[in-house]
Amino acid sequence: MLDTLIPPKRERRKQHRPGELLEAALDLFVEKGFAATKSEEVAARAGVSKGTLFLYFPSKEELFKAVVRENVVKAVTEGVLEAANFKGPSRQLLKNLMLAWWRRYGSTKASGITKLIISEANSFPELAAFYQEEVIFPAMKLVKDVLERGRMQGEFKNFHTDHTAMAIISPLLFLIMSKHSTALCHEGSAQPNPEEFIAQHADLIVRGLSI
Amino acid sequence: MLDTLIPPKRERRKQHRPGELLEAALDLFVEKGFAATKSEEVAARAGVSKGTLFLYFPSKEELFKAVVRENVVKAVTEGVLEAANFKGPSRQLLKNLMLAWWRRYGSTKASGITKLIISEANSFPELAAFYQEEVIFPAMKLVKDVLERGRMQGEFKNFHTDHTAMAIISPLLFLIMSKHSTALCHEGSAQPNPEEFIAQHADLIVRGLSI
Amino acid sequence: MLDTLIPPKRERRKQHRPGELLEAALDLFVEKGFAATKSEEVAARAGVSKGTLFLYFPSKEELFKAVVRENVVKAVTEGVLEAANFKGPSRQLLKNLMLAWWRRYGSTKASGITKLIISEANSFPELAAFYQEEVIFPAMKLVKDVLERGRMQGEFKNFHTDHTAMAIISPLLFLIMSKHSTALCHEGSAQPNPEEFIAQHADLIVRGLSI
Amino acid sequence: MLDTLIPPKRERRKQHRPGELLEAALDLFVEKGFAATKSEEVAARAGVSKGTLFLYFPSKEELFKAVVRENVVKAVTEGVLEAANFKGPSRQLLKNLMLAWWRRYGSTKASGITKLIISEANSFPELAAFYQEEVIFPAMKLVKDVLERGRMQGEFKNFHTDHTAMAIISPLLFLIMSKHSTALCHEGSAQPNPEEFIAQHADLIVRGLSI
DNA sequence: CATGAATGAGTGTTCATTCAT
DNA sequence: CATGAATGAACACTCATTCAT
Repeated sequence: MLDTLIPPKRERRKQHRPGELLEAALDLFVEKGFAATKSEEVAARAGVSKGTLFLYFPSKEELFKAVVRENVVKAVTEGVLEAANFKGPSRQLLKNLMLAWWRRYGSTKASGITKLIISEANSFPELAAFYQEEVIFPAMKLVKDVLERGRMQGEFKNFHTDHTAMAIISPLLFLIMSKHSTALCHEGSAQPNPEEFIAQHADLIVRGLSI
Repeated sequence: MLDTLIPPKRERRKQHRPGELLEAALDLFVEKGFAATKSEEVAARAGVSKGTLFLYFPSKEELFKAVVRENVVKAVTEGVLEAANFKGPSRQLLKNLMLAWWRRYGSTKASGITKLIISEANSFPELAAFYQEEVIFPAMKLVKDVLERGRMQGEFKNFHTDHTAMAIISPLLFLIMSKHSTALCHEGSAQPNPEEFIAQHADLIVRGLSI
Repeated sequence: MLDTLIPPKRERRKQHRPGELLEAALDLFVEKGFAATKSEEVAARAGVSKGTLFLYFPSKEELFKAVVRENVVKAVTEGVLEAANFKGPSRQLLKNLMLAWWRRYGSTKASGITKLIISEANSFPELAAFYQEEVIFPAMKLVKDVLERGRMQGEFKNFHTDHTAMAIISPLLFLIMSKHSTALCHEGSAQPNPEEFIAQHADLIVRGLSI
Repeated sequence: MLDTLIPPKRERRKQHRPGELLEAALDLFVEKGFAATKSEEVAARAGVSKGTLFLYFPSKEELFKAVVRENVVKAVTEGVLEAANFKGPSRQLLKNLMLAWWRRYGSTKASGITKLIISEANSFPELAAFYQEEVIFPAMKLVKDVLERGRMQGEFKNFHTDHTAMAIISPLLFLIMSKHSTALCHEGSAQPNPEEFIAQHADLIVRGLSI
């Protein structure tokens, strides 16, 4: 019977614990920030006691890093891989990448991490350093590589790589901040469709790079 | 009477207390964040005792709100209004506006308020609403007006006003966030010169809008 | 009236706080050991709240060090000074010193600190190091100086300074351990009179050093 | 039957469990003290799981008591009895006894028990009583018997038996405490050789007793 | 009004102990 | 019997807030 295949309860739970805790932590960190999230709350939301949390993650900071690895680092790595396998014009690759980034990361709950980091970096320097190393640098490199690819193929010209990379990334961050900060969210006015905004922005950039 | 013109030192000080506290609080909130700033520090920097702080502001949260309100109003009334009397090509106006914004606001301590707001908005919904009303909307309107001016004069074409306005504003916000968040500060790579970055970005946008 | 001379209540209490806390801490550390003494208990015994303790001492370890300085270091320093001013035969000085040590330190509650240190040194290396530096080394030096003084004057001969110093000190420590450890306390048998024991021991040593 | 003589491995292990746990606990208690020793560590060193420890000992405190009882009894029955059959001068017997005590007990891991007892006696009054009865009294009696033997034979004169016995024992305890307590360990100065120290001390005592 | 001594609820983390498997 | 996942009480230390002076 199928019953036979189901492992004993304890064992099954044990394997799911880290995932459950990570999910609870993601929710709460995004919702309330790092400092304001109490470890006991995380445990409670995952349905376990405070002690259990520390059985799986040695500290609140390590829990946070695990959340980042699970949700953000993964997204970057996926992007990098996808880019490496792309055949076609760089302007297409750039646009694809920007839209894929939104679909895969920006539009999800996980993008709240980015807002969190920007907000609390000064209070938690170690977390900030970790995030730079694992997320910011790889992401910037990805964008710059695409720009160089375009330059090599004669598609992109007359641009400053670092500045242009920032010009490409900044609206994406802006979208995230909008999404997660009530202050920037245009509740009254028509909230722009993010994918459309990204597409337009990509076009604007590409047009600018082509002359 | 002389009494009225030259109040005794203590009296004058007393009237300045709230302002001094607000200034000290701004510095510290910007530097360390809301949670990490201790009320005693604020009092000390303002040269008064802990108790006095609570004499003027009933709680740390209220102090925070006062800091935001005090500085936001200033920034807006000064900045946005000044900008609208320009004669000449819209592409020049746009560039001027962006650079002036940086010089007058982005590069000053006051820009820390923007970071504060964005970081803490979720914990203080009233602040978020206030900020939108007083800052976001007027600023967006200004940018959109310039874009429309350019369209009328045949300088700018083929663009979506809202999206382009966001594309213009987002790198400026990005610069602010960079300035105030360790996480985005490119310690390893060459930290880009903000004015150069803005100029390049303005050019990129203008080029994109001209075809 | 005298009333006029009495300073305001708060002020007077503030000046007495450290002393009250130090006394409470001494009691509890001696009674229960360092690890087993909770900071809240110390505060409670001194009649203040937990927070107040940390207003005067930055940590439990610093509180302990202050207790040592107040109670033990003082005793050593007094001994050193007294020794320096002594005129007379070294055998008399040695005996005086040992008896004075008992009267001034060994017989008091403060001697419990010595037992505490010996017991918990391994768990709190920093405290152990502090105690060695501030107490053990100076005390050993004092004893060795007296032995050398005796050798110079031809009173003491044929001895190994380090070993003899230890032979002199060890029974004093033994008395302390007896006093503070139920295990060594001869409840059934006649508990020997410490001063007599020290006198006899001093004689034994002096006799041994004279041939 | 063979079954009785060679029990299956598991069975044999099971019977040895308490002993293995006791040994592991001894090591760790001596090394790190009672409070600082985690029960999981004890179990791990004994090669069993945390749960198993509590199967054999209902609590950490009971484990501690068992460790003390197990080891103290051994040390006494072996040591004290062996010592009484000496022929020759009492001063030789005394010296022999002291050195033998060091070789057989003081220098071994087991001496850590003495330190344990003295350190924790106040928290475990029953243990203190037990230790006095089984160790302190017999040991004191042995020493006093030797002193009386010396007095009878005209070797030792002019001494107070109880006090002298304590003077003899205290440096031995001092050595143990030195060995097991960082606080008394003279890291800076030359750490004295224990056997030499004991020999010197014995000589000092004997010299003192002979005049 | 201003002070700063005093408070005590709150937080991350540890670890002896339990109990379902 | 043995396991080890789970528990939750405990503890040092912080800091916004109060209030006697």
